[in-house]
Amino acid sequence: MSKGEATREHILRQAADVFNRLGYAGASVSDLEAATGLRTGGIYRHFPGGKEGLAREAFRYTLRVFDERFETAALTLGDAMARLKAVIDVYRLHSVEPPVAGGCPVMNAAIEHDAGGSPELRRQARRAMDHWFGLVEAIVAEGQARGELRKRPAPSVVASMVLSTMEGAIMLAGLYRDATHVERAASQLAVYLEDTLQL
Amino acid sequence: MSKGEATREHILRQAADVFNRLGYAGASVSDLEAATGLRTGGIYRHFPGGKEGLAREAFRYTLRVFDERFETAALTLGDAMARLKAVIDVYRLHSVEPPVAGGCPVMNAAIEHDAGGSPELRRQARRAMDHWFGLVEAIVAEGQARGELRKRPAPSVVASMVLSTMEGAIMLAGLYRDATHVERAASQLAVYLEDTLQL
Amino acid sequence: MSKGEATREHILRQAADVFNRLGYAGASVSDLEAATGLRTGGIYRHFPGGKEGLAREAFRYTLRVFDERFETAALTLGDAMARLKAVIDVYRLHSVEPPVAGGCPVMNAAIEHDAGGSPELRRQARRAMDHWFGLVEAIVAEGQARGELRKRPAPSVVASMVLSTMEGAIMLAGLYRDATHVERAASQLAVYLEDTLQL
Amino acid sequence: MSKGEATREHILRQAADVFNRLGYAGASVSDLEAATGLRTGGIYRHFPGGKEGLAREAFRYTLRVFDERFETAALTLGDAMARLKAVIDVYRLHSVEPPVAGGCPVMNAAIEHDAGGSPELRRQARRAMDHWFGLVEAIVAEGQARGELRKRPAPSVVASMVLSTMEGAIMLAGLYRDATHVERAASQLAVYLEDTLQL
DNA sequence: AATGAATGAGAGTTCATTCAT
DNA sequence: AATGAATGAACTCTCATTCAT
Repeated sequence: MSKGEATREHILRQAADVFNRLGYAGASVSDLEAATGLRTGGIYRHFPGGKEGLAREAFRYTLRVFDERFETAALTLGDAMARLKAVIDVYRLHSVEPPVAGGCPVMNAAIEHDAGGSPELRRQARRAMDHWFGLVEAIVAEGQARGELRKRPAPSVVASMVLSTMEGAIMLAGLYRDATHVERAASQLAVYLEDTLQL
Repeated sequence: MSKGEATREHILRQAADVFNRLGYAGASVSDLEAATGLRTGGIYRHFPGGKEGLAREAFRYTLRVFDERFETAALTLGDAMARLKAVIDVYRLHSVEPPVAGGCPVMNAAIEHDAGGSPELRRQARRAMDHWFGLVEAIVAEGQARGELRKRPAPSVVASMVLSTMEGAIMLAGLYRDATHVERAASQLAVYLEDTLQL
Repeated sequence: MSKGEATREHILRQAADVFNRLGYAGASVSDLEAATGLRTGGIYRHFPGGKEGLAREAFRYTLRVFDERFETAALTLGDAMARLKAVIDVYRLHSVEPPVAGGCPVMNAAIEHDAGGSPELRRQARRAMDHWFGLVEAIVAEGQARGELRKRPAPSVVASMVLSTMEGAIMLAGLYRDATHVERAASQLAVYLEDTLQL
Repeated sequence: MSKGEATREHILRQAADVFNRLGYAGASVSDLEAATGLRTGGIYRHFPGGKEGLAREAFRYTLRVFDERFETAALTLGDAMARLKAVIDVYRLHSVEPPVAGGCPVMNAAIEHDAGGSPELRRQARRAMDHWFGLVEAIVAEGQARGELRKRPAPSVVASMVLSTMEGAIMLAGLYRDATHVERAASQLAVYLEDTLQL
């Protein structure tokens, strides 16, 4: 990796952190300067798209980390129920060992770019959530197809429930700076899944 | 109501909307000018505390509306289960007839003021969530005391579950601009409550 | 005096004080509101010329008070030397019992309206100083004509010296909030006058 | 000197002039833009302390120039009387060749920051005057110790007299835009010093 | 006679961005 | 490859003034 590439990577990593903590609008270019140890000129050389372009790439970078965790969970050995619980555990893990500080990037983007903000980042957030949604749906559908789970409710319904609950729990944990909410939601969500989907 | 009071009320209402849609930092004073039809001077006359002061009052105003809906639900006639479902219905109603556009103000504040932002607004958001949390806990505790509900899980655990799920659902609905997620979460949450708490 | 006239007088008196303390630019209309107990509308009714017009009249008002003290001194019984000392005493009195707080209005105006500021106020300040200058010159000229004082130096030279010294002393007293400087200057100026003009 | 240092120096010089002419409150940032040929951003880059910080440095800069003149005078060859006259000459020179336009910076600050204004600038002004005062006192004290001057009056009294007279004269010269007043005050002050202190 | 309501201009400041070096 | 210098637009806020009541 050349020096330039290394610097680019460095900027990206720091920016991912800064943007997820402070938000796209909340993070100033001088925050990025402070975090990277570079001056604006240096940053712009590697990211000609400016703050917006860097934010896009940094967001993608952040999502990649989250995606990996989700995918690993979705590919866990075991039956569908075990894999659903592994997905829940991704959120539990997030609340104690977040790969990037500042909460769930998708939720952050969903909130920040709801009305104002960058449509592109909104789109990216949606795509990421689509992906996670698809993973959960697939686990349920597969479980149902294999006869491991009851046929009802529909996979999409379960996915909505799982992601809603855990995303909301992450938010509450952030608001109160107290991971207990995630633990409670995780345990009750497991109860729900067992009561509802277990044969 | 004097003209001044009417104007103040008008500003407050518009500001509540603008701040909830664009966020505290995202909303500029000129957004407020556009929304109110007043010039800065006119706004500052009624809110000498400036943007920060206005945001505080607007936030309080918004929360009042939400609080009323929650309290009405919590005081619904019927047993504990009926009242829990009424609370869920507050979220369902919100997703189709939001009293203020821009999603749940508490979640918005929780996200925006997580790292940066105004500590005061963060505090207000926490207080509001405390209140809602307390309402749900009280319904469960009362239901358990009256023998309408099973003794387990603890009221606080149920409250975490209910609020996490519905808050998360509101976020998803906002992200996808699709209230379906709220409907799904609401229905599954009802299933959960019945399976878990119904005697 | 009608109510209107009384109010006008009241505004003028308060404004004279406020302007002399805070300066023309430094005094805001809300300072005037606070001092007068009136709202802008009330002030503008009596002074359609606005802040500038009011400042002009207030300045004139202030100068009238100072003029009276100087004129009384200049008309003191006794010979020329006694009357010169009476003029000096006007400054000494000013430093302990200022008729208007905030230092010498002419010096204030001279400083504030040197480059920026109102040309009109500058003109008024000059006129006032002309007047005081004339009074001192007249005393000296008369004393010389009557044979009470030496023929040299010329009256205008003495006037420059007297006014320079005492104005400067007032400034130093203000800077240090210590009237000692006025006392010292007054005593040494008296020494100068006796050494120079006494036959 | 790097380009940045040169620009900083340039800003400082222009700001010293602008502030001394228009006063701290009277000078707007756009006056500084006009004087420096830079836009606000450029100015703030070199003076992060903003208007206040720049004013402080500019004031210090101005005072340095004045201090140098005074110190040179105080160190003039010759006896005490010659050195006192050299101090007076500083004022005479100022009235015809001011190093910074707009009159004596200390007097300006004393007037402007008497009631409102910046306490820090007031403090700086006092310190500068302390310095000048000390110089005059020292000359007199030394002259008296060496037997070049009469023992009376006390050095501090002479210093008050000298500085009062010359500061006042500068003010009158500014008010009338006529240096004659300074010449007159200077000549009469010399007369006073000779009559009073010469053995 | 005086207030309450509102405006428009301008204040000081920050920030994303560009470009010469 | 990166910095230092500078810009222009936008920001929040204050102030003198006007006018309907």
